[in-house]
Amino acid sequence: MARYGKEHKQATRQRMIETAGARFKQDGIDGSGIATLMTDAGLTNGAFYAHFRSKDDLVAQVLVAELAAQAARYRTLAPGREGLADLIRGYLSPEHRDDRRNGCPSAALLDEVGRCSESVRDGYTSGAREIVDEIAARLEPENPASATGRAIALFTSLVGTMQLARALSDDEFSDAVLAQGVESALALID
Amino acid sequence: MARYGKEHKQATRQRMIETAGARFKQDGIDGSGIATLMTDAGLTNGAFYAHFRSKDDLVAQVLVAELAAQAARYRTLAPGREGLADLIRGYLSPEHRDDRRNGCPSAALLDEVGRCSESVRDGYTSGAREIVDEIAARLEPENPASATGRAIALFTSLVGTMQLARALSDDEFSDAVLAQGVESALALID
DNA sequence: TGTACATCAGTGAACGCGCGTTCACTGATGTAC
DNA sequence: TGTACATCAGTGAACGCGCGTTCACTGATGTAC
Repeated sequence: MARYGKEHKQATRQRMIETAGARFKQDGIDGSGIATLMTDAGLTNGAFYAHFRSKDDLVAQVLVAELAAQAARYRTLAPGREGLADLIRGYLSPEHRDDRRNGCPSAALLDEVGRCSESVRDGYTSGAREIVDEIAARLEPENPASATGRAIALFTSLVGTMQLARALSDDEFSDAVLAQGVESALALID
Repeated sequence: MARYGKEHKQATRQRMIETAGARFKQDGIDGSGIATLMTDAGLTNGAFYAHFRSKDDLVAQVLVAELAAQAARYRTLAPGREGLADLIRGYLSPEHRDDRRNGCPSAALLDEVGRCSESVRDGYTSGAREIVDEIAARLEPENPASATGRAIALFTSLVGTMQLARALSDDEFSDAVLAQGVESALALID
């Protein structure tokens, strides 16, 4: 199309990563084709390989970006226990359940990530470590290392609860799972 | 091929459901094609539609069968707390993590189930209810209804923990997640 | 008892389609003269 | 200042392939005579 400034291609790449993140979370990784991903970003399929080596490469970059965004969100919460309580209530809300596109990448994709290539899982792993550390620092600001175990327990509870709530076709049951999840998760941070 | 007794077709159908369960858990639902599923069952692709209306139909039946098998496994554990403790240790073991084919369908497929058709999710929902009830009955044999919330919390913790352990490419981190999961889950049944 | 026929589980080729990937090309812009 | 050219992000058609699904056919067996 054009010869743009050097920041233009970077911006396009960034946009592709963001729209692909939303699409993957909505339709799954296997469920999202290159043509759809490019249309989402306002481009045509051919441009894809000017930005990424392969779909696998994109997946890895998307997961890194998504987990970093998640970690950043945790970082901006109110300090201490109240911040975590807010996080829990927001995470296990019907709004989050019904809006995968803007939600937690782990809740949307974790079992699929487990079947991905080593490089994708490498990206996920470092992002997950960051999130766990972020939670641990809120549980025990003086000694985050000792809180890592509890942070892992909280994180896995949130993810498992949201996935179950999304899988259930009975709204009442799904709501009950979320409510129970909030109760159990709040108990984990005391 | 042949004209067989009336139980023959039923047996083939049963075999298809079992081998498809293992394949789905290993490669995902989207990741498993009809041709592969039929080869797994020792047949050719064309025979599929003599047994199931569509792939979606098979998926629903597989999930019902997988969750029923899971519930049956829970039912045969030693009674009381010790049975649940055994379940937890077996579930969150490296062996289970490394053997998706024979493992828990929820750990392998839960987020994908959330993106499936209503009829698939209906099948999953009734199976999940059965499993939760089974766990609740072991938590409080005198009054299972009051234990439903704790049963849900235990179930979602197990599933979330196993999915995270499988997604992590760092073996040490993955082992630590499992060990922490056992500790947290055991605390849930006291 | 021996033979002809009806049954029907399973075969295998084909359908249109979307997948991930490649590539020759376009055309708006920045730069050189 | 005006014009010719080089750049390169993006286009769009095409590649072989596997997908879910359909269908005319096969052939071993149970049944009828």
